[in-house]
Amino acid sequence: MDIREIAKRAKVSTATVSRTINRVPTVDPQLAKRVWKVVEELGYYPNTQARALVSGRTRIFGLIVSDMTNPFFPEIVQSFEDIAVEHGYEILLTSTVHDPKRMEGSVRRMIERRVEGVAILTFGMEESLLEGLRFRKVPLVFIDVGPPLPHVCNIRIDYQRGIRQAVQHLAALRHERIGFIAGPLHLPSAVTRKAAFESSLREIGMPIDPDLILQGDHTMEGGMRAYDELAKKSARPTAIMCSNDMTAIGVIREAYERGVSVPQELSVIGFDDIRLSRFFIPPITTIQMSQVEIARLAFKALVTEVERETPSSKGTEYVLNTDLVLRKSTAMAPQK
Amino acid sequence: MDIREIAKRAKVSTATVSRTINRVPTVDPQLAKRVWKVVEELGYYPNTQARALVSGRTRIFGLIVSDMTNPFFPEIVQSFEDIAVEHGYEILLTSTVHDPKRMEGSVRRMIERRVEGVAILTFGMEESLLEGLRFRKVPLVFIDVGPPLPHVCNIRIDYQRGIRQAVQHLAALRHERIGFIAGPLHLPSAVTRKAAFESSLREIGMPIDPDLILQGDHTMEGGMRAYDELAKKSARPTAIMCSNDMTAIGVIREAYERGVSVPQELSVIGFDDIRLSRFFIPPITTIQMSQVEIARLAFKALVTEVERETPSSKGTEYVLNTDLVLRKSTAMAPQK
DNA sequence: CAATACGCGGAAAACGTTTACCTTCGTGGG
DNA sequence: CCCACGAAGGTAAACGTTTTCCGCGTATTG
Repeated sequence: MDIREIAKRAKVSTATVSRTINRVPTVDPQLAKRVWKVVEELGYYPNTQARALVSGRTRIFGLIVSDMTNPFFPEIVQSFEDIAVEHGYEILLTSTVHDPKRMEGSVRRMIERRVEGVAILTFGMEESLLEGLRFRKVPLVFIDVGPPLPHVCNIRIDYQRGIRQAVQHLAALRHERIGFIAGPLHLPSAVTRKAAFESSLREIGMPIDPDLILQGDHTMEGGMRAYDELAKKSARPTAIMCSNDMTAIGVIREAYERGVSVPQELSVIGFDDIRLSRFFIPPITTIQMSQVEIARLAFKALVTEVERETPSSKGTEYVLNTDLVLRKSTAMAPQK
Repeated sequence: MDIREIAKRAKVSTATVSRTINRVPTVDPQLAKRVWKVVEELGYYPNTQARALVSGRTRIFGLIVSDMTNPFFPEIVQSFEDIAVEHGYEILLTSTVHDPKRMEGSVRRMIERRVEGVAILTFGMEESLLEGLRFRKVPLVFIDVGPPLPHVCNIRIDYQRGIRQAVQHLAALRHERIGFIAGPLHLPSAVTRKAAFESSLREIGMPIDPDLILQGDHTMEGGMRAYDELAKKSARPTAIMCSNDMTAIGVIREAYERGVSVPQELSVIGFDDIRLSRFFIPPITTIQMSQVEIARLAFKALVTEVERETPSSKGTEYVLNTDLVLRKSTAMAPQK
């Protein structure tokens, strides 16, 4: 069942059917009605492949995330999908699971399907792998780590703001030994978060103790290992900030295992504000970075870039705020 | 840059280029080499739309889930994606968020993109919406609720097995008042789980107290509400089984809120074995239903159906086991 | 040595749309 | 009253592949 079948039955040309379906205003309402009737009757759905082939527009955006099973991402994906569907776009989702091999496959598939833009939501990325996309002038949007290149947009995240709030919150609660569990330091965003932590300490005149700064890997297991490490030290921290919520969950989990109660004996702050952090025990004080907002910005960036007729020389820069949200995993530092 | 460009530069016909790329064995190795060289040099990637158009095979499977932000699903999606990619398929992911409107949109988009099969991983579904797919003879695979129709496969889940184990586990721990928080009872799978619970009680001669059987909605909030309800009763249960892990998390969360400690004062058992249940506090005893296995079965069902040359009259039935996995959220019933 | 068979590569049709261009018809102005 | 112009629908080319059908050349067999 194709457009010709419709044309025949409605006694018009395929051109008219096409125009009707695409709501070209010049087609006579009478005719249009006749066409629509046949379309409904036969349950005709246009073939997207054929459409894309001739029009050159696939209406597909690629979405690359690092790990679907990290709850941070599904929330973004969901929002992105919502917006995309609303605008008549489809999404091609791939997850890299931190594997360059898979990453390469992702990119290849995106190119083969002729996506019109790609949002790279993984924090950090083998840049060379994107050559193929850049070469074909596919608009890209990065979260946080976009190199300043044409057709490449960037959503910059103001980590400093939320992290400063968190540090000051802890300081106000009389914490003097604050630990920090960073993300994998080959990720630029992890580096930035760590730097923001250090500069926030400095700002209020607190010493930076390198012994209390560890590297995690943005997973629960990483958080558990890191706390294990910190607990062994002679001078334990009374508060720990984490580079993401999963790490914080791991820390709390390990503390529980060791009989250290949160927040009475240990304050913990996460980062991301995934939904779960509201429901964990105890509910986790964390730094919010709105997933809905990220999705919205990413989509907007791509659409803007796609619809721009005069090719821009530089990608646009977007900014996203972060804010501390207080829950139950922080409290006054224990008395010495 | 298209296949003709390659043909010209390699001084062969487009047919030969096509054959080379598709690894048709009859093409001379010498020629093939020449073609590949040009392909590499120019970074040529075949256009999937054109391919699909002429070959009639899109190599896309649709995946309909109810809610990406329920951690149960991303794990399935991830596995499904892995397998799909491995077999050269792409996946078109949509989530219905329990909204018939969105569901309808999903189906429409699947048909327009000409997916070769659809896995419906939402527990329960407006059957009428699938007419369009069935009409076009698109193979479908359901989890647990597939109607016995041609081209429709079904992954039946043996709830009974895991639930019986769980009930017997609780009985052995001397629990006499066991609560059950069901899923939304308009979902067939929720009904089945509840029925399995009841028949397991009956099997060991325990009374079924309708007062202890509540309806949740497979979310944390639902679990919290349900526990709130149960806690008000004069004769509280000493153990609660939940229709999924998120509900169990809600229950534990609410118990914590009320100062009821799990598992000392209350045993809780979940269902699904999402990754998180291993890391919650306390780690949750739950009934495992392997997400990897679900994904694998679903994919296998679709591929089998697609590749079958003689159209089958009936869809195949697959079976998935469930098993209790013991963690820390269950313990001996408190002394009266 | 001739005739048949077979392997391999090329020409061209086909897939289902969109769209540039053309035709036709009606209308308004000179 | 005739001509020109605009609106609206039709014809056909084009999109980038795969695949069928054919022809050519070489090898094999009688």
